[in-house]
Amino acid sequence: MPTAVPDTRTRILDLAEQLLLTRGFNAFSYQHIARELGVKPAAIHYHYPTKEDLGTAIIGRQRRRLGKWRGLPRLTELSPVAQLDALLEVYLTHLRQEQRVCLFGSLAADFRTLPEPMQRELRLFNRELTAWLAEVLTAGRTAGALVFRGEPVAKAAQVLTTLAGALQVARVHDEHQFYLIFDQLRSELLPE
Amino acid sequence: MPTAVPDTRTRILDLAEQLLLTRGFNAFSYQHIARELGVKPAAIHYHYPTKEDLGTAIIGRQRRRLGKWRGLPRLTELSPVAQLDALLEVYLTHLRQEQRVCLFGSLAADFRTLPEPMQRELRLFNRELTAWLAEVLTAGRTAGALVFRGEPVAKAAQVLTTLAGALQVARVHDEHQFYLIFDQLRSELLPE
DNA sequence: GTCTATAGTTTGATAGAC
DNA sequence: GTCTATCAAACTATAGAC
Repeated sequence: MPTAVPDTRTRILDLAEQLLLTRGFNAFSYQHIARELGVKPAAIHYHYPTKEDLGTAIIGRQRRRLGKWRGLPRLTELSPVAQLDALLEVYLTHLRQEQRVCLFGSLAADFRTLPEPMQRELRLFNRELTAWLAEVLTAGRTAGALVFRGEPVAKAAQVLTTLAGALQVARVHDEHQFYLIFDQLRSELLPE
Repeated sequence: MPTAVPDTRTRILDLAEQLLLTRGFNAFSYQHIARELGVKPAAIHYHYPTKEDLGTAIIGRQRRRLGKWRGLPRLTELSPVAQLDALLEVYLTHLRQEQRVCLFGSLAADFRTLPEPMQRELRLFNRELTAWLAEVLTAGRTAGALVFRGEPVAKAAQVLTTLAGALQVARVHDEHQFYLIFDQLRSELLPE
């Protein structure tokens, strides 16, 4: 593991991620990043040779983040409801940051135009996230703290899909529409 | 009302809509349409001067379709549950047509890069659809045929969001994932 | 090791041919 | 009225300067 990541590499990745989540993969270019960094577009290619490399790196980093996050004692020690709320907090944070959608919601519509490595990485990311949520839902239902019908995996997929969609709705309309869906979702999971 | 729409105009609109729903707005070009029609890209500009015009026309047509559909006696005479199923059938049709997402799900991620007329038209489309579904849900709950918590408008927004998201999930993973979410959603709306 | 000059495509759009 | 030749700008990417 490198002790000191070259700062420019990380700055590029941060900017690219921001652009991806606010504009979409096919609507940002190396020029956008270069201008912000005060550098020529070609300079970006030194750090990330192709846009495919850049896109794959963004998803890969989020996958690694998710992997670490899942394992944090500060998270795993929480009750299932609190773990669910920790997840919901992530989506609220996205909403507050210039109406970002989530990674999945940003890439799904353009999916068929994405390079294959990006497709593969996104599938893995979503699968891992769904699996984690399914575990939380299972534990929550067993403890009587969460209520829902059917299989935990199906419910997990539904919840994540709704959250991704809710961020998209917020972008098209406004925050209020997001909270409407968000509160509806949460209230249905908690016992009356 | 024109009795005979010039065929080329409609063919262009059909192709553009297909491309929009399968690739996304920023990932299709006049060249895609022109090649399919056996004509030069510039020819498209005669019928739709700018891409903004073309995009707005696609959404406008779907709005008009929705307006007519809502008013069809064959639909309005149905029970609320049957009306809901008629809506769900639309999403199933999208799924079967080369993994198309719905109009909203296609444009939401790219929303901030869209010309304003397209943004306005999409907001109207989504508002009208949500209002209609809210009415159906209200009638269904009154009749005891549908069950859900909270306000019908909130539930309507949640349902549409989930459906839009489910089509995106199908694209990233497969049909099975769509049906998982779809069945979960439907079963939660029907009395046990 | 890091960046710039530059190339080769593709884009959306205009002017003008038929 | 319909389409083509052509353009200017933006795109991703390579080769080479410092």
